[in-house]
Amino acid sequence: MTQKKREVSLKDIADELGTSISTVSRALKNSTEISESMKDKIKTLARERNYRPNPFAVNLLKNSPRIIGIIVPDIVTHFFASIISGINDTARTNSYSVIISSSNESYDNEKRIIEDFLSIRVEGIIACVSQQTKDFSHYENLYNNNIPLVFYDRVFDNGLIPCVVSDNADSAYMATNHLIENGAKRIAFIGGANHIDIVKERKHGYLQSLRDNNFKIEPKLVVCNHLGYNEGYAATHKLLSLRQPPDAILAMNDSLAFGAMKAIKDLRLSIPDDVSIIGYTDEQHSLYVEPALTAVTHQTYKMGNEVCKLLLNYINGDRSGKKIIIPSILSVRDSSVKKNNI
Amino acid sequence: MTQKKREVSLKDIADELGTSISTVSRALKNSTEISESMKDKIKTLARERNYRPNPFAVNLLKNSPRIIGIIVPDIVTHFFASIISGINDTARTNSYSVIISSSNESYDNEKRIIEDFLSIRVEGIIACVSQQTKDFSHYENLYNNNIPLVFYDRVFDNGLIPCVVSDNADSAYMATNHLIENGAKRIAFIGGANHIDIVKERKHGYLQSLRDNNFKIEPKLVVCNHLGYNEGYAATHKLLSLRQPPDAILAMNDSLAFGAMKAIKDLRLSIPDDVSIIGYTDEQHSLYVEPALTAVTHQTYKMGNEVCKLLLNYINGDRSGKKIIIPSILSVRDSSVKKNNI
DNA sequence: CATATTTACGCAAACCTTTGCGTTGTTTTT
DNA sequence: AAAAACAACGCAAAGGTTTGCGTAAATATG
Repeated sequence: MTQKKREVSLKDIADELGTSISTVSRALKNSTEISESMKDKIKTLARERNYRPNPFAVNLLKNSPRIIGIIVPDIVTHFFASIISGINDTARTNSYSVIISSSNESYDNEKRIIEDFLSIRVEGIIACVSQQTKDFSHYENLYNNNIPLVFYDRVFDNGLIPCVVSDNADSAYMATNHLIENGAKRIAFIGGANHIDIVKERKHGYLQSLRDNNFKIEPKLVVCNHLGYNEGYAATHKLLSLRQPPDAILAMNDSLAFGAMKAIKDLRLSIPDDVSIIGYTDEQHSLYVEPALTAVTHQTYKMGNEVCKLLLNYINGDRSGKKIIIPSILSVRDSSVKKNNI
Repeated sequence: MTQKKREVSLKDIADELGTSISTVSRALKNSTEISESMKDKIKTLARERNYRPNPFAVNLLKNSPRIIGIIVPDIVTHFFASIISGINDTARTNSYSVIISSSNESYDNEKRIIEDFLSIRVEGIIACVSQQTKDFSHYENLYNNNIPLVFYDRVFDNGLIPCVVSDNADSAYMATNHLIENGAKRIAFIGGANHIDIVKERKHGYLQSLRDNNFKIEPKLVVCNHLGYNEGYAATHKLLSLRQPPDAILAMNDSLAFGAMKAIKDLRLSIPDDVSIIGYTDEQHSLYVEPALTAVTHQTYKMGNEVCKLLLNYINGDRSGKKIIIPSILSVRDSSVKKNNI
């Protein structure tokens, strides 16, 4: 194993120039206490020798490593990847580094990651709680120990911790309204497990729209099982074989929506004329299916920006526990606009 | 701004127990030089006080922070996200942390990231070169300064630096063979800019298959412009209006493939009977389009595992400059199997 | 010219941990 | 019983940086 060579230190430069460590340190910080000529000599030599301050020594002294930890349920999903990208960029512009760790939706991983982050001495943590976690004591500990902590998307909301969420109820309300405006008479909702907040909220928006438009609410049209392509297919199949089948579907997810579309097509029904459909997805693929899928898209990159700003504010002493709601956008495409709309 | 409270140190524990720092340090490391009773006292108090060794002090001494830096052209793309995920997991199992930074395909960012990584004192760097970079001196500097460096997917290959790549030529060869076996007579290739290695390699595999199968090579059937949905659409439109149009298309990219499918459908031709098609994509969406798209899928997660292992070996002194080729998999679906296959 | 001020630096402590070596007091060996 | 061995611990240096304070020489002030 080749020897790892020691990096050049202040002392090296001081020795070579026959001066002291403190003079070199101050010169590189452009202190007025050092003469211009000395500063020149020091700076040029430092550049030549490729001097970089040892971050461990600096952090040992200052204890502000400018690193933030991100907990993400899953790196691979576009939604999260895009949020990370947003966090990353605003962190960088504030000269913070980020360190990303995926819980893979596991509670145990989540706890381990927090331990790791504390060991690394991150300055703060940006988290999205895993689907599995029902106990929030690990997060409460962070809060009680005054470790800067903010949430995004899936939050532990005790009213004290800042967070960024999307307007789930509003977006579902908006989407349902859109379906109604475009001629839908019986609208189904396909969602995920009922205990998940997002599901609750979106269902709430959906129901509210029905009420506001004087539609009858029919429990049979609300299917909440699991998020996934196959579930979407199965649910839709079942819905469309009801005595009074829906003529529109609001799917809480892209895989659900694509599964639903497949089921509709397999039943030889047309989209959107027989059944219109709206999904939730940020990915381009809603453009590639046929017909192009109308979808609620999230401003994920912006969510990343905002949640990072929240953390930086928190680090700088803002304990207001702000909650930021990022509005979604309804991207209307072909799948929701009935041509025979009266 | 609330005061950041100092973390508990060895000295705190030593003082509280009326012993010395070195005893505490050794006790926590389970040294045999410390009596069992003392070890017990120290360990329990340390646990109580939530003691964590200060990583900066440790690194200052040991100079091995166990952090590796990843340079990625783009976090949001599934391909890279999945590779990152693979890197992340093997890094973690070897108790390394990773820090990810996106170049956004920019040469300047790439150089800046390397500077940042060096400032943070990462132990090594895993990189995928941005599309923009044509000058590799920043990477050569790393190599010359003996900073552990490995590449994945898009590599700077001087034969000395370890890297992990996919078998581009082979996969294209395999895909083309598959099209031929399934009745294609005239196969087109749609790729990206010619100067990109991946394009060259895949085109090479495509051509090799044609030669090996005694097909005539027709330059008109090879379109290499830019990677993108619209380009795929336009190229296909043009190809299919040739006097002798292709009856099969190998598209180098998922967006290209989806664009091509749209063009085929818009021309009222059937997939795969009139025109069969194969794309390159790892995402589930190839299942959601109609017909389901046959595609070359990469073992991205595995690529991440392998490239991380290469770096760890490098860090541990293996300077063999190994090159690992990860085989792709042809996922045969509906779009490539002609029913009227003779 | 003598005193006061400024300029330009150096000294040393502090941040926290690891570890070689020295120092006790106790136990084993001959 | 004296010498040797050992067990259990403490001292202090090292790692690189920052910064308050001290100090010498140079300059300004009266």
